[in-house]
Amino acid sequence: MGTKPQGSYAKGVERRRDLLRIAAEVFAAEGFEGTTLKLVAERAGIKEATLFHYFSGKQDLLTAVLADRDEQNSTRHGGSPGSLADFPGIAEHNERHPGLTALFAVASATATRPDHAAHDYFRNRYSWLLRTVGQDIAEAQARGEIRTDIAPEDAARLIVGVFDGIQLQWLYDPDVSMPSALADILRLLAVQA
Amino acid sequence: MGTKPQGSYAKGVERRRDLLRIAAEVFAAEGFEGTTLKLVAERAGIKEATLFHYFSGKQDLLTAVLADRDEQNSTRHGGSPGSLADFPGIAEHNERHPGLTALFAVASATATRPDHAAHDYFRNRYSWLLRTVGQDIAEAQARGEIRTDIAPEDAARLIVGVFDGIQLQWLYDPDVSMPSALADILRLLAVQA
DNA sequence: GTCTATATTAAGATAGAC
DNA sequence: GTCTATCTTAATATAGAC
Repeated sequence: MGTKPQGSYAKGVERRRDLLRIAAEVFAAEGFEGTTLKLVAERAGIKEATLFHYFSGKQDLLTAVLADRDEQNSTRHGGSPGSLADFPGIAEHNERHPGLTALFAVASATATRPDHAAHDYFRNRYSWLLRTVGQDIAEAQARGEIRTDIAPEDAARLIVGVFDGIQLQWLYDPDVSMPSALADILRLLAVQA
Repeated sequence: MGTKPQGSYAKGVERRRDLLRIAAEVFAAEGFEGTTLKLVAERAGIKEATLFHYFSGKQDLLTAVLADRDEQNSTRHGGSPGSLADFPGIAEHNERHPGLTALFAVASATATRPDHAAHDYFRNRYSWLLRTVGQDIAEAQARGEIRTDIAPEDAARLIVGVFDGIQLQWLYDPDVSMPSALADILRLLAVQA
């Protein structure tokens, strides 16, 4: 299962990067279901069969695109992603990329089925994200900045939940401000003056 | 567009009800993409073409199933659904129906595309839900039960966001308690003793 | 009982996945 | 190129109104 073993020739590495970028654009514009591998191959100037050399199928390509974007988002911010302080910035970034944001939203919901290619990816992602945010919360509690009448892991679930839930509302109504909603939940969690 | 005009013969009305129930079961078990209309028709003991007499297509069938379940959820509770007090009960109910919950989660994300058959359905649903919850919040604020340092409509967005976001986390990890998370966000919103 | 609306089906066109 | 799923067309059977 998963991405095929990576060749080491420079041309192959570059082509793979190209394919990830192009696939991300096409998925973002047409949606996952609306995309055909033929179209991705055409845009990349290769045959469909060549695509199958790099990715074992459509779902595998999707998973690779998601992981790649995640990694880019991480390195764009200092290097400690998922840190609580980065959330508003990530939300702002997402507002500027509606296609990719929708892709993530759809993928994270469809991949809840255990047989989906990206299932493990998202499960690990949530596990790591909740742990990281939970640690941030615990530290902020120790500093007396965040209320202690809620467990750190429960607060982390709320914050991540608001992030995903508001994103959905924003996709239906772009007037919604995702950074504001994140600021709201953080304010509710803050120790009262 | 949308569901075909409803016939008036008793047989047709009953068959349509049957189809909605069976389609809900199959969608919940196999997922929307994993379901074939042939299978739904077989389970109902009719030919595929007959299905098209009642629903104009697969997406239309999905929309009808979602709306029908929504209506049933509404009538199951006294009659004022979407009321804040019903949320924990609805969350508990959803925990007992993972397949349908996943169906809703996937559909609400995929229908963010304006050309999706269920787009208007979900947009209206969120609009109505946020308005209803917002009114509940405003009333609770007037009674001095909920903090007034957040606007009612913003608080409503947070609550609905937590509902959807936690649902996603629960689909990846059934140990998550959706009612607890709802209780947590309501506690953060409550006026401190 | 006849007539119209509705329900059902057979056969096949189209399109997308692999 | 082959196969499978969605959807059309057009013709037949049945339900219910008068």
